[in-house]
Amino acid sequence: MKANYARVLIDRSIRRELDYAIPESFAEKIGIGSRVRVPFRDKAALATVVAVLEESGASGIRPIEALVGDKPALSAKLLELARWMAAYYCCSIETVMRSLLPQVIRKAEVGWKKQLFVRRGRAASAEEIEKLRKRAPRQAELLEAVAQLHEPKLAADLLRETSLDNQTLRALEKRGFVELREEAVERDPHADEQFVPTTNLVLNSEQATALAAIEKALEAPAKAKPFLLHGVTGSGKTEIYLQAIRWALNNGKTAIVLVPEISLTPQTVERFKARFAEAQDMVAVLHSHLSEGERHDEWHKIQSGRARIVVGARSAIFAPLENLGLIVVDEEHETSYKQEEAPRYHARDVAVVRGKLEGCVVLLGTATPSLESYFNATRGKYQLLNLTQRVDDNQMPLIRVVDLRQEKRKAKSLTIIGDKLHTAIIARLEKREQTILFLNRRGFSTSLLCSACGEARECPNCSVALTFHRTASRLSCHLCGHTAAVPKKCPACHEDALIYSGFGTEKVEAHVMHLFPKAEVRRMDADSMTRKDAYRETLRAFRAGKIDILVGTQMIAKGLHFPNVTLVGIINADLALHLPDFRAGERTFQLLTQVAGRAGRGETPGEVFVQTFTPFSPSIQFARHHDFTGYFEQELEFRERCDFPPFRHAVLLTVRSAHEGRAKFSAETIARRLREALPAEFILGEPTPAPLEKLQGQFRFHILMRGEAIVRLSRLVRETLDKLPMPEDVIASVDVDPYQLL
DNA sequence: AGCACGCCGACT
DNA sequence: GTCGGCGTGCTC
Repeated sequence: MKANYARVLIDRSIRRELDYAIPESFAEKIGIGSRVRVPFRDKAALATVVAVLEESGASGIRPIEALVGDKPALSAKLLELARWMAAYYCCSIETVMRSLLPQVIRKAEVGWKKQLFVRRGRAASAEEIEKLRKRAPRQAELLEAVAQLHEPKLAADLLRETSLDNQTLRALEKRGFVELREEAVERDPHADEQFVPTTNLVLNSEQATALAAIEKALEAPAKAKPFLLHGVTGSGKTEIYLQAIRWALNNGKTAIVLVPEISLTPQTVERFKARFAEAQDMVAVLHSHLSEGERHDEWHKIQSGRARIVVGARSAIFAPLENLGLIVVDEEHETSYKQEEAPRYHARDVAVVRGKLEGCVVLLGTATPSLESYFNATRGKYQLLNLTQRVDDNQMPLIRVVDLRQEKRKAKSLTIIGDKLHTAIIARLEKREQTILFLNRRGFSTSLLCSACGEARECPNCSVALTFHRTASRLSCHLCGHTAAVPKKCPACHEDALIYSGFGTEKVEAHVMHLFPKAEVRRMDADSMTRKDAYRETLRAFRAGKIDILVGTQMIAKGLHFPNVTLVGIINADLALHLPDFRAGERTFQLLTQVAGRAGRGETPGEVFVQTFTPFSPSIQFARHHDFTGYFEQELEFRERCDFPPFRHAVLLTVRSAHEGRAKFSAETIARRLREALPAEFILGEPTPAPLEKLQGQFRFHILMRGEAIVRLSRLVRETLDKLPMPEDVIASVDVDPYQLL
């Protein structure tokens, strides 16, 4: 076949593929996945080649202007994955491409050798420096680093070394203190740090059995099912990943490791880099905190074949590795694998599909499998591997449930730390062991009520109460970020009768400091961790034993490994349980198990206190006995009875508008059309106001659909929406396999 | 996504 | 008679 024409996908969303003529000059180099510049209307546009043709039926064909990069940016398999995603997740392929090719790669026209360099700008006067120190300390810090430069330096390196961000740099540029310039660069291979190589750890028998099964699959990946590695907290899953990756590498294959964004800490990365330290560029890292330059570098390191292992968050599943042998999804139950904007994909599910397309082994690991994965394992779609023992024979923590109803009767006021937890903390302080207190809610008081008229201070943009933050001394909305001053009198009835109710981490911290004045208490949540290195710094202090009690939110629930933590207190286990969401129970179970898993990772066994008003709820009781199977069985029964996932897929259609009436009307119209379009095998719900009816100033209505043949349902929904144009101020979005039903 | 084409109300 | 409203349709 002669490569005369290329069918391309323009980066803009034009919902059509167009044909262009391939000029002789680069006919040899063009192929599926190549990036090209094409004339589009009166301008040039960037596009991706999706097919090479001998003939084209189109009229008015124009030639491709230029080839961007000398190697296709994407393999045929990744393109196939993109097509599957568009069909499954009910979105255009262009939308998928936006996630598949990083922004830097899409816009980079030619020069992947061009890098941003920093050099000194005009000298800052002493006055200016003083002013900067006061008003913009981060800029001052960066300026100090820049002042020491004698020659231009790579911006990405400078920012990495100072742990500062691009914004800060740009601000300095605006003030003229630094000059930024794109320059061609020869990468310095010694710029990266050196890692001390580590070797395989000895596996216990369960680990060895699991690894043997994985290695067997790696030998014959074509017929291997994805693995679900269910290992209790502290059972040594990461070591299995490392050894499986080593196997893949030794056999000329490559590997992707997905981790939740939150656990993509330097420690995690270091563990992989150290194990595979034999070559400088062996491990590439992709996550959202990379600067554009860094992301660009890492991506090309992968595309050029230098990097053979990719460790990254969600979008790393699209890493352009060739000869893929293994995909690991760590903490597969994590909700952060689900992208909450289009394309609304779930990286774990995309991983399974990519594994199938590439013919490679997929390994899903977790201490608390998602119901979907567990279900797939019981149905034989995944192969289950169990690790029931902690490494070094560490004991699972002892979980005690504290009935807050009784505590409340004893003490007249609201209980934050019950008697039993109080006693346990004292014991830890005496033994110089550490305590983690977990509460899934930021702020000081959760609402500011008027005792005269009963009004709570609500967010003007969202249908939630504002939270009082004492440090900032303001009310704030956790959904849209709106903040307001604290009123002295009730704005509704003008009575001086405002009372604070409910509590968050800020109040827990204050309360604990009051109870244990001699203890070193630190809080770790989104409010106290605004500085970029605060997180790392706090963890370092905690590890060094400089903190006795760590109070925190979700942030401290994930993957932290501190041997000296022997007590975990869950201040209120009910918070996640009563959300109007069918996954509330599952989330609670996972959260309790994960948080409890932070205790007793050293030689001393851990103890966990779970404070709750509903001590007999299944999520709490099963978590207490570390009874995963029991929990899954009863939860599955509930899901089956209600036709919920994993028995049926859910598709959530959200219609939103700043205008309540128009949102409602559009939702009703869409629902009517869907009723006509969907066959009886699909369950179609009524349009209802979303549980969070108003969010960021928009009124939202939901239509929930359920069914098994998701690709068919997606297509029908897409067709229905396409035939029904929305008014400009109304937006309809579709979420397949949604995680957030709020 | 943009941008042009085209068909109906308030101005010179 | 003209300017301009934004509904509809096309882009190789």
